[in-house]
Amino acid sequence: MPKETFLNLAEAKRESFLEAAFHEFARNEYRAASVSRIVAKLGIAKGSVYQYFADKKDLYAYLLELAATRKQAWMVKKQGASSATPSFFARHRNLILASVDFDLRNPNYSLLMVNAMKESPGTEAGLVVSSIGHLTLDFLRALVQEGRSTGELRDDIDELLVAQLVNAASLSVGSYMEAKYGFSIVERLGKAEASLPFGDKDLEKAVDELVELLQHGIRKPGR
Amino acid sequence: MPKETFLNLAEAKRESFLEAAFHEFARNEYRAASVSRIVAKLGIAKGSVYQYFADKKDLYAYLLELAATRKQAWMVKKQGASSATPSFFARHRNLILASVDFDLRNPNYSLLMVNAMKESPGTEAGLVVSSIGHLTLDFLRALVQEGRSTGELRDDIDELLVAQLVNAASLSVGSYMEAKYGFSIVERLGKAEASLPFGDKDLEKAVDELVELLQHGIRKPGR
Amino acid sequence: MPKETFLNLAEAKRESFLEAAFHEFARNEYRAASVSRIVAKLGIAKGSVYQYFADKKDLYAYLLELAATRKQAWMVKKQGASSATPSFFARHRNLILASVDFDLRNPNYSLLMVNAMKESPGTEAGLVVSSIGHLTLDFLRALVQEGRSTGELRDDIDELLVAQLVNAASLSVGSYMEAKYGFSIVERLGKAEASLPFGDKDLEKAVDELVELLQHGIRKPGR
Amino acid sequence: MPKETFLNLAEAKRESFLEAAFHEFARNEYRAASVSRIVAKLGIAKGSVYQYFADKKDLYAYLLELAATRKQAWMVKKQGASSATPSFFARHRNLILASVDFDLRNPNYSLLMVNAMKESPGTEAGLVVSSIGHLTLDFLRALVQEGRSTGELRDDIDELLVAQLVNAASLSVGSYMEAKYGFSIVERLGKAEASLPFGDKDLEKAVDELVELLQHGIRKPGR
DNA sequence: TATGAATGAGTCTTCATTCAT
DNA sequence: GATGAATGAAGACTCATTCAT
Repeated sequence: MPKETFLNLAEAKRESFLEAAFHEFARNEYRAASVSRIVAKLGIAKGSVYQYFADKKDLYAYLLELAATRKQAWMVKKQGASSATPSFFARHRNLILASVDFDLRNPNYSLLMVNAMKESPGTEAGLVVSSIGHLTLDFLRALVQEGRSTGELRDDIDELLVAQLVNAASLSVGSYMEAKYGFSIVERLGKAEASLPFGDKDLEKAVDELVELLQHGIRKPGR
Repeated sequence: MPKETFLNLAEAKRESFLEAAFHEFARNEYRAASVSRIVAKLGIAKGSVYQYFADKKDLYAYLLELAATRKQAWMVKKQGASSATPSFFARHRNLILASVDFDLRNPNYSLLMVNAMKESPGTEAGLVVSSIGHLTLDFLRALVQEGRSTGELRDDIDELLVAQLVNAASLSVGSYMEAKYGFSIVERLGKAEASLPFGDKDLEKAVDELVELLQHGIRKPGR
Repeated sequence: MPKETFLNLAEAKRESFLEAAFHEFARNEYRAASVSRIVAKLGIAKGSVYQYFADKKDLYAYLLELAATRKQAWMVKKQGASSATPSFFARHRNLILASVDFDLRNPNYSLLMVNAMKESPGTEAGLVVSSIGHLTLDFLRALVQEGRSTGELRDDIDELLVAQLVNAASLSVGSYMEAKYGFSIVERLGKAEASLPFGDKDLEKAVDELVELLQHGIRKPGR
Repeated sequence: MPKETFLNLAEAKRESFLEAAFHEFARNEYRAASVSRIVAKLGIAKGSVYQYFADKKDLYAYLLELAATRKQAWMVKKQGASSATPSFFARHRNLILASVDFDLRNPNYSLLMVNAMKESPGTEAGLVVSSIGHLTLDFLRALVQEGRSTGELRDDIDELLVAQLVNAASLSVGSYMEAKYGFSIVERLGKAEASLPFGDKDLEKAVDELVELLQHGIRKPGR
């Protein structure tokens, strides 16, 4: 929903604007985020923002949409890599992996969305977010339905509940890695591209274990 | 940390003050919450707030503490009801049940804490919160350790990951009920004591199913 | 101008109140001085102040009057000591000495008055002060007149100007001692009765030199 | 230290802003001076002040600097007029004259500085001022040193004390003129450019007499 | 198209003063 | 005579938004 003015901007300028905006909204929730700080950082006039976007909310909505779009693109690309349609669990594993990977690599985007989720529904910002909110869940729900129809997933439990659990599980990987390797995504924001304190293999292992837990449960077998 | 002045207040007045304050901080995160709105709603002088509390942060901290304390008291009471120390899963079920039950019955408290968890670390409000943050997870971790030592839980997966999953699962019940019964906890805030669109039995059923999923996994058995 | 209530107070209570009040007004000019801080320090109710005095201004005026009275009493006592009526210069020397001595020994009082002198005329506080303002000058003027009539002082220069100079000279001794001995009266306030970094003899010497300068001028003789 | 915004302002607007600000800070010491009053008088928005200056302190510091700079420029100009380097006393006379003249003609500036000197050290405003504080005295001290080395000034008295006396003497001219001609600098502030109740000659005469007193003392000669 | 000064509602906070108990 | 909760005006400051240039 940016104005034409913004889309006509030279790409370099447009991108540097977006970068500064993401920076601001990733670190501060909607109310606390400051348009003034964005323009100060960029050294442009305050009025410009309002020639690019209708208002703060409009800018915020665009950033959210952009983050979502870019993440989706990344997911599709990663998914495409895993050619044939494997089992539900294999696909789910890859989904989680791709998602967490993206978030860890793009803290500006993921923190923006985390902040977004927090926006109290009903507030200006919350309204913008709520639509995006159910997208993921709907997608997972469809995936679960498919898993059921192929007989991979148990069908004695409400499918919605399964989807919620699967969703919650995915979201917990990030905090798990933070806790396990003792770092903070938020704090990494300030630093210039500090590398993650673990390798790809470590992340894969965590995801595999999580999928294993989801598959077979946390109860010790044989009891 | 309220001042004497507040504690000396007539109970009715004190409670109505707290109610208004909870109302405000449940709907708005720290920065967005407005002291002015609280006093306007109560019809008292702005100065009064500062005779009760040192400042906005002080008030916020007190509300957090109060919500935590009251929830804890509720949990203890519910736990006490389930006499002997049963299996890990039974205890976990009861925990989730009590917790979700409290949150649904006291949206003011639970939303305050949800908002609190969101406070960006490093901000004024975030500092107040951070201490409370890891309490739940630490508690669950201890519970998981115990479950392992009694042989109920599998011990081939990182205990921290198990705790994270268990935690994430608990948190998902609320949204599950919202989605399933098509209502919104936040929106119920405004209304005077609207009853929940489901009975105790429904909630218990959901929790039981969730625990079942956690125990045995989502995979269809016999495959 | 305190109310009866204050005068009826037990002496100990009355004095401790005054001490706290002096403390506050010596360190802060009228506007910045805080009634709240006084009562907080004393641990009494805020309302009490308004049963002792009509308002802040009334309290302030009383403190000023008290400080002036007490200084005057001290001056009289010191003057009385120097029995017979000596020369103008001897008397002037003793006046300065007694005055500076009092100020250095009673920073609470003298700083109150210094603060008072600063109050912009026309303001609430300024009005209270202005009357006191001319007292000293009038006194000096009379002294100068006497010195002239006895033939001690030159009478070719406007008597008012002489009085002004004499007054200005007296006032400069304090800052001179501060600069020379590298200390600050204001800062001494906080410390518990720290002794002055110079002896009585040093102060007398300074005053003697000043009087000598006033008498014979700063020009090198014989030129 | 004003922001660009202020410097870019149309001169008329900038000057009227400064006038209002000087007006306010000349009549009220830092704490009592009110930004709100300034904008009310100017009929501009409160926010504007904060687009011109970082905060109240910043504005205050700028006013101080401006007053000091303008006075200094005036002094230099006046000093330049008195060609060759004459005797200490001639130079001192001219200094006093220029200084008092400036102060009487620019009460807004001089009262601001008088107010500034009063700021309690240690307070926000005091810190801003303290640096400027000793400048005059240091300057006079150097002057005195020079007078001694040329043999004009007596060297049997502490040079610092002489400087203090000289300083105190200069400062007393203003009040002398006020008392003698029965007017009040402060009260002239309100009125539009009211002329002084005495001529240049009168002022010169007063200064000359003062210098004479300083030179030869107040004692009647031949006794 | 870009600018950036102007706006003014809104923020938290302080404080002297009042008055019912 | 003492209390201390209530008051509300006033303070400095922030910020998204507008609009003339």
